[in-house]
Amino acid sequence: MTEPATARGARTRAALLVGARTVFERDGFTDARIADIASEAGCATGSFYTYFTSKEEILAAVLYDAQHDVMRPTLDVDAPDPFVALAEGHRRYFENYASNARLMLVLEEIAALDPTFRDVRRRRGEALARRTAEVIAALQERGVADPELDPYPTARALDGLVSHLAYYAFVLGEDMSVDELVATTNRIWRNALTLKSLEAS
Amino acid sequence: MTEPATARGARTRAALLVGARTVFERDGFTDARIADIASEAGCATGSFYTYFTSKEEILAAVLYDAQHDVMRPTLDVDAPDPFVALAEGHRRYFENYASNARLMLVLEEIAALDPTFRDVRRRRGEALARRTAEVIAALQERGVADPELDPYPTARALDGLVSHLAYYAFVLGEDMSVDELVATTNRIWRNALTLKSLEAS
Amino acid sequence: MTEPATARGARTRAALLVGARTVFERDGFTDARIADIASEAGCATGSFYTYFTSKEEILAAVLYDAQHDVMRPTLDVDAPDPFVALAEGHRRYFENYASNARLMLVLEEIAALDPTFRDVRRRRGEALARRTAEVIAALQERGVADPELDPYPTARALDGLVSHLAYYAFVLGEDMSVDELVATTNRIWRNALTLKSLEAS
Amino acid sequence: MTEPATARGARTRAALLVGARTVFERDGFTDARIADIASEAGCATGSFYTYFTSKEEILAAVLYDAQHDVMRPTLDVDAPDPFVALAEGHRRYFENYASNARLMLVLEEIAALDPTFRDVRRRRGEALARRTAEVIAALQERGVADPELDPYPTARALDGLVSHLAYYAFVLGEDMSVDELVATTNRIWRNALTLKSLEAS
DNA sequence: TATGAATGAGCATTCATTCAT
DNA sequence: GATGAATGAATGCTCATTCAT
Repeated sequence: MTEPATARGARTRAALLVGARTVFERDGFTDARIADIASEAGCATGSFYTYFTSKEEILAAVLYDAQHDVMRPTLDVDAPDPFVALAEGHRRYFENYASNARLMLVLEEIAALDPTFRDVRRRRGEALARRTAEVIAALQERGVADPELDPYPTARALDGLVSHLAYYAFVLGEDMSVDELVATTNRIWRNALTLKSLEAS
Repeated sequence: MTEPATARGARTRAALLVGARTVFERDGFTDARIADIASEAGCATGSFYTYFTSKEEILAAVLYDAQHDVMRPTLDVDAPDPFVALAEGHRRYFENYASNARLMLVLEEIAALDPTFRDVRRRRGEALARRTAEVIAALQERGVADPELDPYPTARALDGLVSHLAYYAFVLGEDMSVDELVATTNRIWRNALTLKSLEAS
Repeated sequence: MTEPATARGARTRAALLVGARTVFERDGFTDARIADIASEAGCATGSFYTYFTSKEEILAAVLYDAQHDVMRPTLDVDAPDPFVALAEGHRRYFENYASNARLMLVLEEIAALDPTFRDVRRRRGEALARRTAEVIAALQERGVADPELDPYPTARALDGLVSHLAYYAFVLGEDMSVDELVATTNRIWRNALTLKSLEAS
Repeated sequence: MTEPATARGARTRAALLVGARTVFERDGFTDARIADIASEAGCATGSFYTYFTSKEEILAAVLYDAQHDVMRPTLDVDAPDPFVALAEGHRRYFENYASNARLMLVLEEIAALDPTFRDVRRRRGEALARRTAEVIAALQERGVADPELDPYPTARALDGLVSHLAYYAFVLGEDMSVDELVATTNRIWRNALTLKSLEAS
């Protein structure tokens, strides 16, 4: 909505974002009340509407703030083992996910509730998969990856594997450490992508 | 809740289940109203409470009815290519998911909202992963699968891959056919699990 | 909205109408609160919405109930003095207006606020003027009324005169009795309509 | 409230008046918001209260500005046909009403809402009727008007006729031109007032 | 004076649940 | 069992008004 024009306004808006995060993490989206967010931020109910038009809007802002470093796959093309860089990316992702776990649950909720958020999610998934697909294609060009894999669907599947593990581990509370998650992911990505004859040699 | 004692009661209960499915698919869980479910079932609001205590309860019943054939991995141990049976399982899963897509979205929603449903989901995920892990172990024993893979975490990851693809395809509306999904899944499971030297030979 | 299906429902609906009239007369439209109407009717706030969708809707119903005998001009064609019947009609109108004065004020208010009500008012005004115009035309045919008068605009003007007097007398509280109002109205209608040469003769 | 002390203040106050008129014409009184008036005037919400204490007050000022030339009946005592001057007055009134139609609707609204405005209206109506009554009395004295008419109530009625026609024509949107309105009014005033035997002679 | 953020009372509306018939 | 009316707590949102800067 409107950006605050004064420093005081900026402070209030920031406080609302912090308060919203707290409340969303505690109560989820549906059960979060605007009044709670405002009171958590130390301001009156009405002030909420000075900066946001709806619960959806402030949630979008909260999620945006929390997801700056979500993006993942980078490939160090000249590295002897390209999977090392990928694994580092996955580690960062898992760690980030772990520290935003409650928020990730809220993201599930809003994605289930609101087609707009679902669209955002789909577009982000696509963007990520395209980047992952480029990595796969690069590996294929370098003769490292199985040339028969169709990069994009493969990317979709391998990305999904990662986020699903994160969901089970940190949202549902499966008992897996980040190390285990990274190891499992890495092993499967490596196996799934690598040209077999290569290692066999 | 109480099972209906009369045939008429059984009819009303059944009508409520059908109505609930319709309404949940149309409006989702949060936005579904008991009054709508009842009117969809052609009975009075009050009658709902004769058979169900809450929206959660009737949703559980609806989901239960819809998920009879969800379970997947069967291994034909003596088949020349064990992945054929796995692929068939995946196809069944995708097809089932496709025809229950709206309901799957409602499942996401309620899992995000309600810890009880989250627990059910976690237990189901574990049960499925245990079965998948057994398959992997069996393949390892037969010398088909990479012996270095830890069966359970691997199973978790590969299962997640499948359900994530289904979610993106049928809930978010990514443009992928069941054939593509099965092919992609099969290729990756095969690559990920297979002992490399085996094929290389 | 929905008509009540049971006798109890009919009772509640009727009580709401009575309560609404009381509240509208006391507070006007804008300042009337749904909660007050309900409590005046002796039922819970929510019950209001079982029978009406909005304040506008219940006001329309209240006004409809109050305006059954508003319609006016009847001409006794064969009477020696046709203005006697007209005067009787005006008397009824003024008396009715007097006993609904507060409600008439609310009608002004809602007509100013809501184009829909304004439309209703316009259509009613037209219908009334058409009937008055027929009376004027009949008088012209009988040679009683000035043939140069255009019946419809004249009807509009003379009708307006009546309702305006009523408004000033009963809403604004001008000090005029019904007798005076009728006398004034009658004298002016008579003068305005009558063919001069007639009486002059 | 306080008159502005500086030129800048005068400008702001003037802008608020213009903005208020715009907003009142667009939204009516109840739905007009102080914030909108201020923003329409290009100043901050708070500045409104430097010059006006309430919506009522600024509306009163807006109406005052708009109604300078509303007053009507002037009698050219020595004119051969005194109704010509009256008709000219009515024409001015209708033209003025037409160009302030939206504001006249707001006047209806506030008169319905606020007893103070109702009082003002009543007093203005009385003042006008007194002047009209003087005209009638003068005509009676000159032997032009029916001596049996009681000047004041007659004035009330004939004034009401005029304003009612204006309301129907310009607020409710009845299809009548100013010429028609003037002609109708003139004909009826003439008929209603004139001593019959006079014309008959 | 001007600003625009902050306030918070006030009200409409929804809907799960109960219960008399 | 079925009905559907009644309940009333819960909450989102508005907006006139104040006030610190």
